[in-house]
Amino acid sequence: MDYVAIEKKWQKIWEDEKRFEVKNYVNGKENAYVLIEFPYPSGKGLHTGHVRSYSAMDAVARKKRLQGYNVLFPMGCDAFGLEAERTAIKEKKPPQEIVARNIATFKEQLKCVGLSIDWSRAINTCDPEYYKWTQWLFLQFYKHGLAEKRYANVNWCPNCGVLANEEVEDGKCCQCGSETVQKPKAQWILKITEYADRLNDDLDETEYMEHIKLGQRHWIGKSEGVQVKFKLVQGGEFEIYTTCIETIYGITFMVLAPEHKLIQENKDKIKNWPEVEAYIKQASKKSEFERAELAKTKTGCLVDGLTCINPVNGKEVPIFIGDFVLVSYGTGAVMAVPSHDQRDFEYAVAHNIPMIQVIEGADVSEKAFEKGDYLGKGCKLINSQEFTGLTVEEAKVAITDKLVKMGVAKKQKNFRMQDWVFSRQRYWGEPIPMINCPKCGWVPVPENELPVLLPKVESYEPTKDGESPLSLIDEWVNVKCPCCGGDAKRETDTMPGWAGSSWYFMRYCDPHNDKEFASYDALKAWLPVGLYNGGNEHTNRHLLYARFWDKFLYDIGLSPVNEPFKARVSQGIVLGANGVKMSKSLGNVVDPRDVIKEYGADSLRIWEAFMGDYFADVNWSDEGAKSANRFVGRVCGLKDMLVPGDEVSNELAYEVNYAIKKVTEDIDKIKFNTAISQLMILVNAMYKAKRVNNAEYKILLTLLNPFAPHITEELWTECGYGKNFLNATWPKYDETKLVQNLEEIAVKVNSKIIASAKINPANTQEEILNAVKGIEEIKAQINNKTIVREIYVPGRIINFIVK
RNA sequence: GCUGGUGUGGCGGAAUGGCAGACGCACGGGACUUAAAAUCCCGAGGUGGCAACACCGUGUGGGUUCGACUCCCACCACCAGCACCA
Repeated sequence: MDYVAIEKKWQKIWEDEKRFEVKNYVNGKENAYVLIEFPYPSGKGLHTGHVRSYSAMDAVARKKRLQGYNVLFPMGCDAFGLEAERTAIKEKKPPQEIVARNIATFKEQLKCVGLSIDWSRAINTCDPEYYKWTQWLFLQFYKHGLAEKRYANVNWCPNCGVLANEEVEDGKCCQCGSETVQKPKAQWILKITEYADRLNDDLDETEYMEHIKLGQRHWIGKSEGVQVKFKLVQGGEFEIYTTCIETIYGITFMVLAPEHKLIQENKDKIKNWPEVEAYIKQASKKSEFERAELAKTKTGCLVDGLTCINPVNGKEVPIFIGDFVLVSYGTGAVMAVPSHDQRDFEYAVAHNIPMIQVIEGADVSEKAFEKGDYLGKGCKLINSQEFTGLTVEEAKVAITDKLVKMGVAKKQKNFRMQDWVFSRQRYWGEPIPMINCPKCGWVPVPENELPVLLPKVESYEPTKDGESPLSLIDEWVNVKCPCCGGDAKRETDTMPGWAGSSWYFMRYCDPHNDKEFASYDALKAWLPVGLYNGGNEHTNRHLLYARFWDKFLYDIGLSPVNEPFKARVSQGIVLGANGVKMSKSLGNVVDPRDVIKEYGADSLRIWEAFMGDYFADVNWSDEGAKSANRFVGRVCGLKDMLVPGDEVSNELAYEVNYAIKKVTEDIDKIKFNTAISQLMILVNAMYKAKRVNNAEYKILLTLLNPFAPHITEELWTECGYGKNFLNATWPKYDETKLVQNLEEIAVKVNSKIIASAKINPANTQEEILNAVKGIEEIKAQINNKTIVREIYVPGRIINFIVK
């Protein structure tokens, strides 16, 4: 059979009939939104790994349609980004051209897989019709005070310019591998930290896979503690942040970040200023990465001349600086309790500072007894005045109360996550729609002038001083201020790659709207996304950003939901046959088109569903596609064994009903491998029966349709069951048929399997056990012995314990 | 270092605490064929045995249980993420 021709035929019919185009409202139908992350159309094209997750979500979408849902299953392109820009620089062609070329390949690849995508809703983030609204959304952030231009230390890559924290790995640029350095620069930032608490807590409302929630929580890094004021003996005060207030009597010194402003303010009081200054200078030369890398030795120095008072006991405490304290987190200052914090312990050892143990339960001469070890174990305080004898948990509350009453402390939440640096000095991104006027300051581009189009440029490289190439186009940069009409300049920074993907799932709901980014009614029809599938690499950042944008839009009344995604899952990676990630340079990339040419898309899809647990990594194998092809052939072969019959026969009742149950549940649980396996079992049973009737065949084809949509529709029409598979209905199983008349059960004596018995599960336990005791092998084992216990677990096991 | 995940035949992988290895690949045997391919049927964890059968088997060592791949404790190996977050 020429599968490829059949598949082409159906793909054309689906396209001509606009089968999978969906309206926002269909009378009497419930809506379901199935979303898979849109691809970045790189020059590499798609490989079989993409096909696995696309066809998996396609299966979910197709099944939902057959179950009577109105299903939105869209696709698009995340087209801005560094890769296209680099190719543009290399090939000296506009990135628009590169992207158009890549999208064409990508569409061709996707189409031959036979996905039930509504292509009329396709979007592309670099299309001005789309990025007009990305710019508009930025302006809403600005108008609500959530976007501002601020000097900040940024990661600077000599090749790629400014990088987000996320783009730096091990002190190196994640794109080009160059060493990065810290550089201060005025940057547009989005104040995502204002949403940190909700981004953390609202995860409880979602049904994300547990590891994804953990990833989000870790990235946000919420901690709850106490912020305490310490008075300087020399006048003035500073604050520290701690999550271990119970150890406050164990303070033997304080550590400030080298950049802490208290140091500069008290320069004249510091007796060893040259030493302190030298240390600050040395620390500032290190990148964040180097500071982290030198974790083993805790460097720093005493700030001679400054001391402070511990508010709980009035003790005078020395002050140090050390670069293990980060100025960007908490208050940039810590109370050091070497007995109960390993970093403080190491610092104290290195600088000969005494220690005071305040929690009993471990020896602190070699290493600190830390919160991870003492919390929740009922450990008690020592050396802590009136708090001595309280448990750690009691002391946390009591000490906080005391400090709050004294007016020197407050409870405080802190987050590891920092504000989102939203500027890039690159060409290939959405221009940030702002104008800088010498008189009026930053002025937004009027909304009716959007989009701010990317102008054509000669060269796409950033300038030598690290500005966007847009800054070189005078006629683009120089504009009149929308406010006062005077001479002004456009912002030349562009947005990061994450911008367009932060709201694309909303645009799908209303992709051609030229009045709004998406109408509230359209969003209300589809959101929240029922199932969102994407790669593990986007679990932290993209997901966080998209949730942030949605929460903001929810707050200003433009989104109907506080959480945009109900469930989120991440597929495993399809590795090359050699067990390593597919990459062009290793030559282990498999182009789905090659597999489809040989075996057809249905076989590829079945094999990718069957090859293993969807959430675990798997190695690609060509052999598997062949075996799936064999299975498709067997399904086709059944057509020759067709006999009349409008009802499922008794002979196949159990297999058919069990398959319905199993496949339905497995697709819901995204256990495609066992769903396919059950279909194979059903087909095997039909072959064993040497016949199959129409009712049974219809059920088989329907259950298989989500995975193999072409061949099932072909057989469906050939058998005269209908002309459009969308008119089929997903079968329901008959619970009564799942009970077999006689069932095999293992019989054990003293937990050892002795026999396998056929029993009638409808009988009473006593009848069954008596019948089983009559079996020869069992008789031999229990004769002349006393049965001390009889265990019967219906459907599972019988076990006699004898003495 | 911390967090999370994984560990089952030659291979990919199944198993609400209940006959471990479903289903498939590769393999062996048979049918069909002049022959091969394709297809269909049968077999198969390991060791020993002609065989019936016996013993051993889910990373390692303990534990709970009538019964453990599954639950608990300790450990090993590999993979991924985070890495001074006070």
